[in-house]
Amino acid sequence: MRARKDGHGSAWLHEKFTDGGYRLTMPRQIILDVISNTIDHLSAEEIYHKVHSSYPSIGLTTVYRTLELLATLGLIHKFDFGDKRARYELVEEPTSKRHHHHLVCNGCGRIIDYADFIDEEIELLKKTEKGLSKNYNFKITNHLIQFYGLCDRCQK
Amino acid sequence: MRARKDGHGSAWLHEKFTDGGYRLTMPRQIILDVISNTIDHLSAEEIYHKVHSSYPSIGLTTVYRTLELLATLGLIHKFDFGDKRARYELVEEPTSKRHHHHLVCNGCGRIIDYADFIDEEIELLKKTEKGLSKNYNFKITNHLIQFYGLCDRCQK
DNA sequence: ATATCTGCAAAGACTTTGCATGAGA
DNA sequence: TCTCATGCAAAGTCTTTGCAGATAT
Repeated sequence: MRARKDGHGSAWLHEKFTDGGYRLTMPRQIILDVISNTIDHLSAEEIYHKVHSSYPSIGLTTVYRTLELLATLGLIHKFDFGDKRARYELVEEPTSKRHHHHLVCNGCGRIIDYADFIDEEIELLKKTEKGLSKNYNFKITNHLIQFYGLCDRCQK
Repeated sequence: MRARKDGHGSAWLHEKFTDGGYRLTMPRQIILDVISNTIDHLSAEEIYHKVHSSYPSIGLTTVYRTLELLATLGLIHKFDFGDKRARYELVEEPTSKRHHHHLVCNGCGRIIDYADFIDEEIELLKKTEKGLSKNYNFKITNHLIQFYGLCDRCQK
């Protein structure tokens, strides 16, 4: 297993699991590791294939169950980009990844992370969230912002 | 069939279809009518049930096929609110509905349309779209903004 | 007349569940 | 040991497709 790119030790990770009564098993470590070490937004099946090539004993069911758990623990985010399957990415860490949103290409399905203009965006978002919470008595826990269109390659 | 709430005549609608080589059939009119006359964001099955109660001869397959067509024609929008099924709403018209985004309740699945702060939001959006188009050579055609959380009822 | 549309049944794609076995604390 | 985790196969849910009959222009 390769080292994770973020700044946490494995003790921290272990606690994350045990605190909830869960176990940090080998399959779970490996699956989390695959997600940690890719830039792409992998689907369950893609994760399964990557995992399976090195550890053929790990099944697709375990991948699905682990992804659900990791999302519950707040370690990964689950996204829907309109291609009929869920896709996952590591939750941003101060030390690794910056808060970002996504550009989704309707041509090839490519997903581009962007953090441009993110400061203004966050400021407006904060303001909007506060206003909406008040106007609708709605407790906002998170948001989703995506732009759809055609990437450079698909415009031709 | 009840009258549509927007400001278009049926001639306009008829053209919308025939221009693309499609026919404005009775099932299609009825399905569009159901979507036009509800505030909710209905799923295919919900639309089917509403349609089916008055017109039992119309099947679920036709509903799915019609929804796809209506989306292609730009008459409706297809959304994913995270509850595993597509949901649809009439495209906003100057005369009927204002541009808006959605608040999604993780408790009961309720969806609230909001247009608060929408002017500032649109301004930033426009700016962001322009910047992203330039920085990534990405042609943006539309965007998705949703807030998730708990509605007033579900906070208890 | 002829191309489009429709309903039914069947298939498809992704995800979840039941159950017996296996592994971690 | 005893609970939690895993793999396999089967089931579930939403959506799409094949095909023969029906409909619109």
